[in-house]
Amino acid sequence: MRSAEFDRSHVLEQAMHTFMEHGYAKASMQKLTQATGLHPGSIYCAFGSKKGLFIEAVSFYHQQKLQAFESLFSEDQPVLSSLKELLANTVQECVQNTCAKVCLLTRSLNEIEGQDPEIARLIATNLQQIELSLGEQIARAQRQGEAISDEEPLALARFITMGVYGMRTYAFTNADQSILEQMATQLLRAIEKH
Amino acid sequence: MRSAEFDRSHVLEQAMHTFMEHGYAKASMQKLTQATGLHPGSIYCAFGSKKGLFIEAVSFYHQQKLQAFESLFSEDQPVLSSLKELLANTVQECVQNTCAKVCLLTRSLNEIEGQDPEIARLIATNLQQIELSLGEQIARAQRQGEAISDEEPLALARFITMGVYGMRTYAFTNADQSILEQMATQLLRAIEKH
DNA sequence: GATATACTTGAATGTTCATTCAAGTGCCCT
DNA sequence: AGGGCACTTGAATGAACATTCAAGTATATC
Repeated sequence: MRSAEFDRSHVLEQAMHTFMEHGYAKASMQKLTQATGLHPGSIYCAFGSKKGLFIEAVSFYHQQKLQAFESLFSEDQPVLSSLKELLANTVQECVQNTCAKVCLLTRSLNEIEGQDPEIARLIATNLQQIELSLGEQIARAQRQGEAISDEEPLALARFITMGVYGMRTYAFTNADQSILEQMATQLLRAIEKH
Repeated sequence: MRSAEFDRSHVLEQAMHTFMEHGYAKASMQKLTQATGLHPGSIYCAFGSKKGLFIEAVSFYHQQKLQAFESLFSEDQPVLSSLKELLANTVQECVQNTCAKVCLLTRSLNEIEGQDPEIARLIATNLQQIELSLGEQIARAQRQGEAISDEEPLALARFITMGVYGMRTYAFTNADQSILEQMATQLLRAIEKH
């Protein structure tokens, strides 16, 4: 036996960046080999295909985001504070001038539409998982008597989720921080109790 | 002299559908020649390049949407009714199982990010124009004493715009009509007076 | 240290792509 | 009626693409 010479996480990190920067179609194998330092043969050995690498990169991204989400919504803090922070972080990402401004999931979902149902389903599932987690947090906020609307928690979670998707696309037309912050405020106000 | 044998509008309509169905990158010249009935030479003669055809198709789409917008917001109807109708129409588009479910502008903006600033700027300008028109209508609603928030009209317009972008991406994860309708209701409620 | 077993290498493959262009065709103006 | 011009045609072009594979190389085991 002989173990692989590359660090899989590191390779996925670089591939993820390449897909975020160029999108799926325009991230050529040449760019991917340059970014990861792997030769084509190694990528095909380790991931099967460009699509296989993409799927793993998407999952990698998803895991990162999910982890960030869960560490943000810790038990000993009001849910609404965490949610505010989540939106503030999203705004910060959107105004960056790096590939960090794009959400690999939403961007790829837009790109892939009508092309590859398998990838589309995977991304949709990933996004729904975060939406579901948010729903649980909102339910907790209601139980804890925070100043939040008493609508169905999942409906509120969907609304916030939709808002985040909208902000990300909106930021492509106008990446103005104060405008995005205002949107975040409007979104929060919409789910507050009144 | 000799006039072109094809109808430019018809060609743009078909090209538009092709780009909506496959996206910019995956709409190959072969697909475009089949859809438009034009030969490559004719396309290059009439539009210069695939990019040129895309830019005109995007403008064509934009004009259609702008026209639909302006005929929806007629003077003799409350703005809030028209807005409700606009959102209902958006929901209807999103739940279709044809290429009509995608907005060529927002989808392409997502796809093109980081690839072609010229196209990105064009699309952003188009989207901002609709946002601006919406702002004018919201200002009119306020003047006419409709039950709408007294925040800055442009801020309200941005919020609705963001909501529509968000719904379109959300629909890719879950094209459930009742869920999208609920989102539309939530969006409207957020800009109502209370 | 020898051998087997994987992993690595990167040039080669065949396909698909956007684009070009020279030949062909029909229309308009005189 | 006929000459000239612009549009049409579609095969040809070369670049870029994802993918493959045979040769090379390092490591683990004995």
